[in-house]
Formats: sequence, structure tokens, C-alpha cells
Amino acid sequence: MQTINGWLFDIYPNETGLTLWLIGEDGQRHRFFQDFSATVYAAGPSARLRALWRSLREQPVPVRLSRAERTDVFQGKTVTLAVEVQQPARLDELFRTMTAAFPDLTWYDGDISLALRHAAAFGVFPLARCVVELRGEKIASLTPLDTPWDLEPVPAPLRVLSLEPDCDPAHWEPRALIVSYERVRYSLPLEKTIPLLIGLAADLRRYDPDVILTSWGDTWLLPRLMQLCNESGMRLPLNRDESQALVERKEHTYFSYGQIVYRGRQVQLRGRWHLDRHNAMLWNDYGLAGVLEMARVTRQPVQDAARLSPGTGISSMQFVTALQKDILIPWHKNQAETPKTVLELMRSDMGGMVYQPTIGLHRDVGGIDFISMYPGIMVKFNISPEVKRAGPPQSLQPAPGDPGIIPLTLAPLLKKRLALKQALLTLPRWDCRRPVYQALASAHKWLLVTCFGYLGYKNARFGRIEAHEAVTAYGREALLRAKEAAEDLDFEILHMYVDGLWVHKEGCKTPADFQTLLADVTERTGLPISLDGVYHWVVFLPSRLDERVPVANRYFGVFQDGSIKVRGIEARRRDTAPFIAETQMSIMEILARAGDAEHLKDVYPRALSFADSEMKALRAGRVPLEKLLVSQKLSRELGEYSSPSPAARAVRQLEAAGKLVRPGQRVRFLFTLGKPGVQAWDVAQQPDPRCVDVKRYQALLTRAVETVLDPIRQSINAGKKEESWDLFPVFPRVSLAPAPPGGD
DNA sequence: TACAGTCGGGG
DNA sequence: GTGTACGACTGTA
Repeated sequence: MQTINGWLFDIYPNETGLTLWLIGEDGQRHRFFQDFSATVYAAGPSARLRALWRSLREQPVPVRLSRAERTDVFQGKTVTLAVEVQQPARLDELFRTMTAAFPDLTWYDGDISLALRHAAAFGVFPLARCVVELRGEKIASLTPLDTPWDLEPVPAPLRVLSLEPDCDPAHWEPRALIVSYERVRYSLPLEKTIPLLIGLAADLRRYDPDVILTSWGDTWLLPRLMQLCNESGMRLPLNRDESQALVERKEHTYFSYGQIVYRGRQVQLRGRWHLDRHNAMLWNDYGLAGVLEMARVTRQPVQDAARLSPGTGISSMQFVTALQKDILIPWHKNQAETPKTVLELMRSDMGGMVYQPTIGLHRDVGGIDFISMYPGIMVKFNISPEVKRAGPPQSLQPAPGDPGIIPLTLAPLLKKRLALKQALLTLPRWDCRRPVYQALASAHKWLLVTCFGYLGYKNARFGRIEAHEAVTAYGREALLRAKEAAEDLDFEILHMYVDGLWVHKEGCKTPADFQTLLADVTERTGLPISLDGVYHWVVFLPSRLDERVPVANRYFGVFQDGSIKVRGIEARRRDTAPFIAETQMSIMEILARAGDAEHLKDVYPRALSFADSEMKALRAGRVPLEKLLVSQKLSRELGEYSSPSPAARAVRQLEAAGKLVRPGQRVRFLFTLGKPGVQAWDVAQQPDPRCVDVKRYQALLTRAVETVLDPIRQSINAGKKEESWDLFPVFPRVSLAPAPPGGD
């Protein structure tokens, strides 16, 4: 028997069992095989289960049958027929046949991927460090040496080869491919097919990368290479396992978090990973470290983790918990989505606690947040679909008994996130672990957020609306207790929003001045809370439609470390032209240089004149057209628009030029003079700079400047009382006159 | 003024 | 392999 240590790299089914790839500590890439069986469960009347038993005896896929008692989270202990399928590759086919023949039975675990089953069975995950015992090429035992929850796992020595065209193939025709790895970098002309394929094949064999990192590899490059191979009859060893075909995932569009999301097609490799940075979910935010972390904690294979959708990641984690705890995973609930009743609509108003902020500028403000409030509540108070609630939320008492499936799943993730946050607080600014920790923490963030949403989702396997409501009820209670704590310590509450509050007290200017409050809130709620920071000053903005009305989520401010926090205003919106957003940010940076609020009056003139110079640049045509592009996400098919929004008109131009834009994709356009008022960007001909509707951009800029400068000016003037001759100047207003009727 | 369409925030 | 929230705001007619 031979033993090898290494990092688990890839797993997929072959004809008889599983193929596993291991990056050995010896530097070799090993391919092994493993026997593996997958079990599905059926429950129902015993006569029907006996009939199923008989029918399974008479079909060709080898199965082992037994009677098993398992837990259904909604029904409790349940007697089932366990069907152990010994050829994992044939599971899907057999499951389809069984459910078609016995649709009246209740099915469990049928649609759980082999990767998750394997992860649950052995406690492994992508890039887990393992000890493997071998008999020949067969795995006799597989033991993990680390867990997904380690903060500093021994990193796998991945070989990464990057491959990208010399321009964006959606808009231009690339002429060359740029190949780079380690210190090698060169380009291959695309028109010379044979040398291109020979060169690439040679590098793939010589360097034998673990990861092929591409730009537009899913949508353009790999399909193109496959096509070139077909035409020329040459082979390109993209897969490390050359016995396997490339795996293609189709493009699709889906709804998530109230908006439509578009995922382009994906090309996956076997024995190697292909990652397309332009098609990976939130690659920009997290990078490779984030994708790997996602794979570790969700146990999804890395290439899937790269484009994981909301819900799938957290569901995967729940499924692994369920498999390990012998909890049955219902086969997808076939409940049709029923329209919300009036009662439910009213209930939805009772989500998070919102308190109207006090409009205007405030100095020396503590921003305090519960850390991952909703997940923290689920863990602390044991909220899970199968757990009976004890008292009312006002008691802030955990439900009794063993932790349910949701807390079990979330607890280690939450603990790791808190540990990362803690480490980030203490690590010095220059520490190279900082960006990595940041990426990991961000990757966890949305898994945790989504878990809460999933509790309230009817089609989630472990969802239950009562549990969802319990979470928000605890949340409101916790925030109220925080408010009481602050008031008992004589803090003034300026604003509260779901899981955060903004407080002020004369003389409290440093983080230390808020420690008593933090400790008190933790004491009263049992939930971790942290100081987001102490603002030198923060502005809560009024509604645009009625300046007497505050809005909860439009504010900006400057922390004592000089960093700026912005919510809801133009600079935060992805449909704001970069020129407008950057100008607004720059103005806030000028204001931030004031340090404390007393010195805002010193920097205000500078901010005003900066805004003015940007306005002049705009009028003089010195702003590059790219900076004026507005980008909006298409929410539906072009034909489904009932009103010709600017985005819809831009899409019409694109489609006229033969460019299809799918719902969920973004469309970029300029505001232009005359009809139709917009000019789509991603078409062949560049717009004439003279067509730009400068007036409209002036109005947009004016608005963005006023958003940040008006409250500052008002606050300075308020300090000056009646000296009206000394009023600070207003930014000259440019507004759009209503378009003349007819026009054209 | 009404309406249709897009966005943020949660983090 | 997907959560169809809510409220603010903008653009169009």
C-alpha cells in the first residue's frame, strides 16, 4: 500500500466510479480512481415501496436495497427504502426512471451532485490537503488534513496559465492571443491557425497548467479554439484527462435578489480548471482567492464555484450538513409559486427595523453595526425550519434542543468570518494577508446574506416562512435593545437601519469612547456588534421629492481615518456615467481633506471650484466619451418594453446592427442630441463627439454636485447665522428644460 | 401628473 | 438550477 499527501484537485465520474486528481506534495499531478456509490431514498405506503423494490431488482443498473430510517425535517423520523447506486455516473438516469415510474412516492436526495456527496462522505473539499492510501491506481482511503474553516491553509502550488485575446471579442475582431505564465509572455497571431494550435499545444504539454485563466474564454476563446481544432483536425490538450470531453454549460438568465442575472455559456475542463474572469460571478470583487474560498466552504467544484448563483452556494452547504447528519433532502419541492396574499404583502413591511434619520450634517458620529446580524440570529437563537420556537422574540431566548440544520451549517462559516474580521482589525496596514482576508470575508458575506433570504423562499429545500419571520422579529428586538442601551448611556440616536445605528454624544470622539456602548449592546442582545467607525461628519440626505422627508439610505460621510462612506447617491449607482460619479467622489475627497467638520468651510470653495472646472471641461468637450457612458441592465426582451426607455432605444440600435443583448446583460449608451436621444456604444461606428447632449450631462453633473455640496453649504451657513452677506456661493444650476413637443 | 423602468442595500 | 421584497429616483408622455 502506497501513501501520498497532496491537495485534492478535481473529481468527476467515470464509467465505473470516480476519477480524482491530486496535486502531490511531490509536485506531480496524479490521477486516481475511487469506488463510490450514491444513495437516494423513497418514502410512501409499504405496498408501493415493495413494488419499487421489485422493479429495481429487474433493471440493469447495479443497486443495493435496504430499509432505512431517516429524518425528514418537516415530518420527523421516516421509514424509507434506501437505493444505493453503485455506478455513480448512472445515478441521474436511474433516478429519472424511478421517479417517472413511481411519482406518488416521496423522493429524497435524488438531485444532489456527486461532488457534494463525495465531500460529505469524506469531509473533503476542493484543494483540501489529504492523505491518500493507494492500491495501484485505486484509492483505498482518503483522509483530509485540514478543514474549510482553517484561516491559513497550506496553499496548493497551482500552475496558472493565462490566455487572452488582444481585445474584447464582443466588440472587435481579435488578431492575436496573449499567452502568459510565470515569466513567459508572448502573443500568437490568430489568423495562422496551425502555428497557433501547435504553439498552444506545446505550452500546455510543457507547462502543464492546473488553471487556464482566460478573458472571454467561455463565450469566445475556447469555443473558437474548439472550432479551429475541428476544422484543422488537430488536437489541443485542454483537458488534462484526455479521455474526457470538454463540458459545456449553457447560457441562462434567472432572477435573483429582485433583479435579472445573465450567465454566459461556460466551458469546463477535466483534470484542469478553466476560469474566465469575465464570466465568473463577482470575479472583480474577490479574484482567484475568492473563487477558491467559495469552493472550499460550499464544496462545489472550483469551476462551478466560479459562477455560483445566489442560493446554490448556501444550499450546497446545507445539503452537505444534511448528508452528514442523515437528514433527508427533499427532491425539489414542486410547489408552484403562488401569488402573495394581501396579508403576506403587509407582512413584508415588517422586515427590518427602519428609523428615520435626522436630516443634515452631524459631527462625531459613531457608526455601529451588528456583524452578520441575521446569520448570527439564526445561529444564536437556533432558528431552523425543523426547530420549534420557544417563547416570543422579545425574550431573546434560543429555541431549546439540538441545533437545527441551518445553525449547524452557518455556525462554522460565521465563526470564520468573525475570526477574519477580528484579524483585519489587528493586522497592520501593510500585512500581505490583509487583501486575502478581505477577499475571503467578502466571499462569505453574500453566502450569509443569502441564507436568510433562502429561509423565506418557498422553493428552498430547507425554507420555512415562520423561521424567516422569526429572524426579522429577533432582529428588530435586538436593534431596539441597542437603542435602549445607547439612550441609557445618553447617546443621541441619529439613525437606525436594520442592523446598524448611528449615535452621537458630546465629547465622544474616539473609538474608545464607544466601547462601553458596544459591550453593553453585546451584553443585552448576545449578538456580536462592532464599531464601523467614528465619522468626523456624516450627512443624511432628504428626499429629492420632498426635502422635509428623510430617506433611510442616502448618506455620505468621512471617517476619522479619512475614508469615505457613501450609500445611495449617484456615485454608488452603477447606472451613473463614470464622469459624473468620479466628479462626485473627487468632491467628497476634497471635503474629506478638511478633517473634522469645523474645517469644512475651508475646503468648500476648493470643492466648488473643482466642480466648476469639471463643468467647463464638459462644455469644452474635454471629457472622453467613455466617461460619459451610461450603463444599464436590460430587464426584459426588447419587445416586452412598453415604454421607450433610453436603454431600450439603445438596445434597438444594437439589434438593428445585429448585436443581440440578452436580459440581464448590460447596455451602454451616450445621451445624444435630437432623436432618438441616445447612441448605443457597442456598435461598430464610434459616435461623433459633437452629437453628445452636453446640456443633459450638465444637468446630471449639477445634480450630483448639489447632492454633496448643498448640505455642506447649508451647514456652514447655519453656523454663520444672520450674516447673509457672507453666504457661501451656490453651484450654478443647470437644469434641463422640458423637451420641446414634437421636436425631430 | 401618472407610469414604467432601474437601482441600492443587506454586506 | 432561479428569492420576483421595498422604496427612491429618473425619464417619458
